[in-house]
Order: sequence, then C-alpha cells, then structure tokens
Amino acid sequence: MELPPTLLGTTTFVLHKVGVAGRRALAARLTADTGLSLWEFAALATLDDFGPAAQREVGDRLGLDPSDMVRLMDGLMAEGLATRERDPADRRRYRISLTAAGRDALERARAVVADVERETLAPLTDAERRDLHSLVMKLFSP
Amino acid sequence: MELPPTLLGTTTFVLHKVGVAGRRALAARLTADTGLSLWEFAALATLDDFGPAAQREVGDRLGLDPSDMVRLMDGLMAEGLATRERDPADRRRYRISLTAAGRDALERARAVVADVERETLAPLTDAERRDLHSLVMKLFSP
DNA sequence: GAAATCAGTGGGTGATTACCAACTATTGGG
DNA sequence: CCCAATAGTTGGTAATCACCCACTGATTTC
Repeated sequence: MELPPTLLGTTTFVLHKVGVAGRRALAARLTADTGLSLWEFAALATLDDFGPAAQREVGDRLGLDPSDMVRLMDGLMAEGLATRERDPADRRRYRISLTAAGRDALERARAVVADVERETLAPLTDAERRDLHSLVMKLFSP
Repeated sequence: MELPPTLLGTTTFVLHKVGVAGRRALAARLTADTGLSLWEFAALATLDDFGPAAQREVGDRLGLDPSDMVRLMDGLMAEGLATRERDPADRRRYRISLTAAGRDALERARAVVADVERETLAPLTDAERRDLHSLVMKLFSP
C-alpha cells in the first residue's frame, strides 16, 4: 500500500495507524492466550497496582463510564477473577479485590503483553524503544 | 486520571492513547475549519500526490473498501472538489481529478493539519518531533 | 463469442466505543 | 430530619469502522 507522502509526513497520522495496529495485535493475542479483553486486563492491573478499590474508582482511573464498569466487573466476577463486597464503612461502595485466580490471570496476561510488545517493537533497538516510550509519555497528558 | 503503572509502562498502550487523541483533535479541527473529514482530506491528498486516478486505486492506497470509496467520492463530487469522468482507455474505470476548488480546499486543509500537528506535538522539541516521526515510521509496515 | 475478471454501486451487517437518562440505596451536611 | 450528592445498576442510543454480498456494465482471456 503506497500511501501518499502528505499522509506519511503527518506524524499524527502515522502515530494513529501504528497505535491502532498495536492495540489490535495486543487485544487479539490477549483474548486468544488468556481469554481476557484489554479492558479486563486494564481493570485487573489497576486493582493490582493500587489495591482493592471501589468500582467507581477503577472506572475513573481508566476513564470508563460507570455503567460500562458494571458490565466489565460482572465479567470478572463470573470468571472468578475478582470479588465484590460491600464496603462496611460506606455501604454504597463496593470493595473490589483480586482473587488468587485473578492475580494468576494477570501474571499470565502480563507475560503475553510483554511478548506482543516485543513483537510490535521488533523493528526498534532497545535504546529506540526507550526513546519512543519517553516521547509518547511526553505527549500523554490526560 | 492516575493510570496504573502497568498500563503506563506499556508502550503500545500509551501509543494508542496518544494516537487516538491526536486523530480526534485532527478530525475535529479539520471539519470545523474546512468542512472536510479525515478521509476526504486523505483522498484529496492522494489525488494531489499521485495525480488523477481510478476510484479503486485511491481506495487501495488508503486501504478503504470500494463500496465506502463510492460514498466518499460522492461527497467530494457534491462539494465540487473533484470530478469523475470515465477513463476512455478503460470505460470500467473512472478518472478522478481534483478541481481548482479541490486543490484550494486541500491547501487550506494542509495548513490546518500542520497547525494541529504543531499543537499536539507542542511538548516536544523540533529534534524530538523528528525522532518520533522516524521511530513510528519504522513501526509502520503495511 | 462465451466465460472469467474487474470497476463501481447499493444495501446492508456486526463489532466497538462512548456515551446518556433514569432508577435504587446509601450517605453526609445543614 | 430532610435534601443534595454519591455508588451502583439497567437499558438504552449514536457514531464509527470495517467489512460483506449481490448486482451492473465493461473488458480481457481462452
């Protein structure tokens, strides 16, 4: 596919293409190898990185609508990866915790993610990967 | 929004977020300032970079389905930005050409794109922008 | 000159994403 | 004690994207 120079010269355009392709590869391998969706992986990672939290808190961190969080969490409960208990201090909130199975799934998912990451960044040297990461982090504001 | 380190440490994740945000900003400003969609801009740029071409050829370059190309081109015709003539050498094909208005719209669009590009890449120095562009180009295969 | 191929067209589908409105229950401030 | 705000839930909608199939008219291949 010979794209026009005008588009190839636009960093935003190429950045978007590469980002979408990377995400698709990641999502495909993640569901194939662990059965997790990207959002499920993100939620598990959030719970592991920050510890048990209310549903709303996880949703806020990930920028996910509360109503979508419900459905996401329903899935995690059904698969036995997390537990949902009412917070005794504030019975409106849940306290979502990872189960042992959840931590296990997360570990496997991390390995898959690292694997796909290596593949999609294969054209770059280690130094270039670090450069790329620091550059996109500078652009990442919200 | 304090995202979990696991996600922030994943280049693909940050790359995708930045790419999508950039594309959204680009699309919004483009339609606001010129009335063009991103695809319309891409099609105009393709026609300008490579000269008049068949509808199918433009679609192939952009990776767009033929049936979607029809609808895209219909829009460009309706706005008077391109003309559609049968190729006398092969009357199955069209010969799509830019009109003067089309070239004009493209010039204005280019300026908007350069403008938005400057804004979204503002956190980077000129050298860093060049680095970023060459890095993502290395990752851009198809 | 019949058959296979190709450009363009019309009319869809299904997945994804990202929302929104309205409701329950619980809580905290005044 | 009452009222506003909050956490969670249900049941949607709208936009976008990336397809797919069947068809027409024109061309190439055999």
